[in-house]
Amino acid sequence: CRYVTTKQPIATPDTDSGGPLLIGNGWAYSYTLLADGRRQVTGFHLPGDVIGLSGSTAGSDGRRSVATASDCVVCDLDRAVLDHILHSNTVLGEVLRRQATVEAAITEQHLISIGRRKAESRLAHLLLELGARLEAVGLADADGYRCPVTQELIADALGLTNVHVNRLLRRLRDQRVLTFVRGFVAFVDKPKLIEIAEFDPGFLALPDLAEHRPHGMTG
Amino acid sequence: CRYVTTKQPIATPDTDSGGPLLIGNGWAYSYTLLADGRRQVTGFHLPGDVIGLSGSTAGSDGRRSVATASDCVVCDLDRAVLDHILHSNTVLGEVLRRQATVEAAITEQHLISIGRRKAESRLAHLLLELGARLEAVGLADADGYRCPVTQELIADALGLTNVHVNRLLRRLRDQRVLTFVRGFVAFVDKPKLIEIAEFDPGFLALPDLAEHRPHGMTG
DNA sequence: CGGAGGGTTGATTCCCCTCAAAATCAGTGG
DNA sequence: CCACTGATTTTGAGGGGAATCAACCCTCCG
Repeated sequence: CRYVTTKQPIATPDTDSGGPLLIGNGWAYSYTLLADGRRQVTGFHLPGDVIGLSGSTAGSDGRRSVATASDCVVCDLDRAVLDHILHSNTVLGEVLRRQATVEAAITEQHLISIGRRKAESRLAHLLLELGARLEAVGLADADGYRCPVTQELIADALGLTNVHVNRLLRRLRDQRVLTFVRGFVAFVDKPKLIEIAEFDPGFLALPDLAEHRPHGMTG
Repeated sequence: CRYVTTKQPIATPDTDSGGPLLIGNGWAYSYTLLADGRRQVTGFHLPGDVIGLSGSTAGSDGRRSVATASDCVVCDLDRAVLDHILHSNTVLGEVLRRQATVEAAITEQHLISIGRRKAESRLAHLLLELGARLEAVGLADADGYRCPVTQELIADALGLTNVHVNRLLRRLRDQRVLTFVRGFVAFVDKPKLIEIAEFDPGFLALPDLAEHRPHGMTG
């Protein structure tokens, strides 16, 4: 485990071993840079998340990087050990496999957001999603959460500019729906926000795994 | 195995068993509908692809559907058997695990495209990607391929409108870069197209898996 | 106090959407 | 073979959402 300060790279295509990482504390994010400097953030990593569950952390294209968005505790995991656990029939293996599926679900929703939702809806969706994920690990309540990311980072996740994100946040604030000040998200009118986001609160719940949930592991 | 004609659903949230499917022949695509009818195509499935490798074919949000884009041969697979193979140490298991990783890579590139690339670049990238995937299974050569999708389907994959896709195709045709007529893509100036797309031909190659291969291929 | 990173706001531009209508193509049946 | 139909492609005109460019203002911090 290492202690990494905010805004530091923790995995780059060049220096990276490509091994999986566990985020013990703090926020990180994955991104890839395009030739002209544009950046697409492909995902946020919250405490408890494992990066590089399948494949390299450097990403399949070998151009993905991971950096911290806040002070973080990061644990380097062993690929072989992780793979063994993933293939095992243990509770931990089950948890990790579920996490992999959830991650894919999040990425897919992310894709849908960017592709077909209006900017305001995308923003609302992202902030609700992060809140739901944090709630699941006890780091948020229903009213809000600490959110140590810059507006520019949000913009790069949503395929927007920081300027536009700023205007959208102001609009949401003016409409008494949400505030985002000094790294803290506060839901003012959550039903309205959910409506704006077209957010499905259950999309992280994994219905099919829930079915298998009763003690017996699938064989 | 079933024979399905074009433009038919093969998996919907309602009727679907959620089990994995193998595309034996033809093209299919996954999509989810938003409340107002907008559609986001999240991926194309080509011959040899397995849909729902991990998780349900209905998608984590339970609102994803799969439909055919051409006449198809579709095989319903057994989830338990598939899981067993995936966890096994067989060649088939290896192939399927690799396919899962490649699928994630494709989705991520898709996300990057929609988020940060211009419309023309997105279109070029998609058509190159499909070509590369088809080449890998011997269904395309370097000059072009049969592409049985409507411009509207492409638009829904790229987060654009069919009208705009049409204009982009015309522009690419006028620039002598690419033609797309009557379901056939023909590369006229592939280097130019790759440049427009900012396409990385190696992004489907899986560098970390390549390491395990006898003759080392550089990434 | 001064510098830096991030936030806020305004003016202007343009890429892509919306709406609308032809034109072309693919079937189908007479 | 040709009329008829629906789906897809093509083209046009106009509008709007987000980008771009460019300030200025915070707040933190050494």
